[in-house]
Amino acid sequence: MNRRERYREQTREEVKELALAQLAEAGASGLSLNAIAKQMGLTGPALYRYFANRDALLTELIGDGYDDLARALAEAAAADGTPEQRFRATAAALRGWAVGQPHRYLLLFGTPVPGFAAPDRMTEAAQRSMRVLMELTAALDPPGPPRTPLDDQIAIWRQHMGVPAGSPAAARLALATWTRLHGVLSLEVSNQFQLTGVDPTLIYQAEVDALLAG
Amino acid sequence: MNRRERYREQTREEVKELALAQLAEAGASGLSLNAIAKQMGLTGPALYRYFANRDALLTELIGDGYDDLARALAEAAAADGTPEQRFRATAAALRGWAVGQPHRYLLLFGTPVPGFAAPDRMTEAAQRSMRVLMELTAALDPPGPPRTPLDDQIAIWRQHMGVPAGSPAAARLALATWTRLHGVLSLEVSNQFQLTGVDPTLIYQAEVDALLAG
DNA sequence: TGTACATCAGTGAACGCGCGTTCACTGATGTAC
DNA sequence: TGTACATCAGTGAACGCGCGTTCACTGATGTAC
Repeated sequence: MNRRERYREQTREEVKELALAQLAEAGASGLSLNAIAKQMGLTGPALYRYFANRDALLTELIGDGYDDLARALAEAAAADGTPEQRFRATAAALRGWAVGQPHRYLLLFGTPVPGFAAPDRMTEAAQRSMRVLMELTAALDPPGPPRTPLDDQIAIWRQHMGVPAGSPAAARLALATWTRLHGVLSLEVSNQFQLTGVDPTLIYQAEVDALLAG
Repeated sequence: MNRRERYREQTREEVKELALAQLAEAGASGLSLNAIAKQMGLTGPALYRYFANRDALLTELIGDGYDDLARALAEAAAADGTPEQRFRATAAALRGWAVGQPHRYLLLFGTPVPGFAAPDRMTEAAQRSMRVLMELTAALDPPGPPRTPLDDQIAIWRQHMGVPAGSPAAARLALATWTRLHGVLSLEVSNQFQLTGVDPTLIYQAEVDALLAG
């Protein structure tokens, strides 16, 4: 690894950091290569040595986001403890990730950036998080109500993702976990609870409890 | 009402319609007065007769959205039937509204428009929808588990909103209804289910059932 | 260790674009007598 | 019903802005002998 190559990596990282900061302030539409360059003490065209164009930078930010989230979830899920404890820890990790960097969560799961189709690499990265949830709920082994049409579809999807074990009930629970926790987080991160005076932590906790209670 | 005044109203409506169409295509950041004017066969500055500026137009779109959604929910909730039937009808109305005009749903509940604080008129309009849910769950009169800290906060909020009746359990159910259904809708409207092959209708239905099952 | 050449980082000028918004002005619509 | 004046809609020119992106060029860093 050259000095040049190290420098190059460092610069790319700095660009991404500033890009995320910009995202936090002005949303995905406020992402400006020129503005980032100015903040770094460079001129605009210089950044084209590091990213092909604005879209490439945005794509990389999103990809990094999925990777980082999946990593955080997998880490929490892999900790010691009963399945329930690991489930709770993973739910907490999800909230921590989302609330700690709301703009990033919104970049992945908020309003889609117009004219921006996710390439395969991303859908793969997104599924990695889902797989963590599926393995967790399989470990919980929830009681199984009768099979529904929804279960059939979920089963196909699960097979497609290559998740090994787990009952239909477990898969259903994983899906509910995702949609319910996202429901709370999405509203929290968009400040929709602010004027209600209700603490999002408690709402989130209540949903986690409800999921485990079946 | 003059011919002039009628014309004025018509023009304002046409501007708003085109603005919504533009929102659907390019997101909130793609809203351009000049582009709208061009589509109407006018020059840019002409629109300043109808809206003070771009922000004023956006504000009005959001306000209209809250109004329209609250109207749709209230209408469904006011239909004949048992409380459960009315609850189901209202949930269906919510989904119909969201899925029928995703950009509008995202405008209200998606990534917040940066630098855009909701004025009082809007928070009031937003609460109207929540009040409909609260009255519905009060009618359902769900069984009440022991009181939690969350219930205390919800109670304060409910009082603040001026919702008359309902147990803590009912209020809790209303909140869960909102966050869970939003969770599914938010993901559906952002096309996050697309590559799973799972039908969002069934997921939504399962959540409605779960809410009613307590 | 030194020299010759290739590679890469960054600059500055330039292009074309669309945006929001203001302003003085023309022509049409409404109102008062 | 007709005339005089006020109000309003829309135009076209203009301002300043920041954006993404290209291109030819300079100077520094690396590589091969």
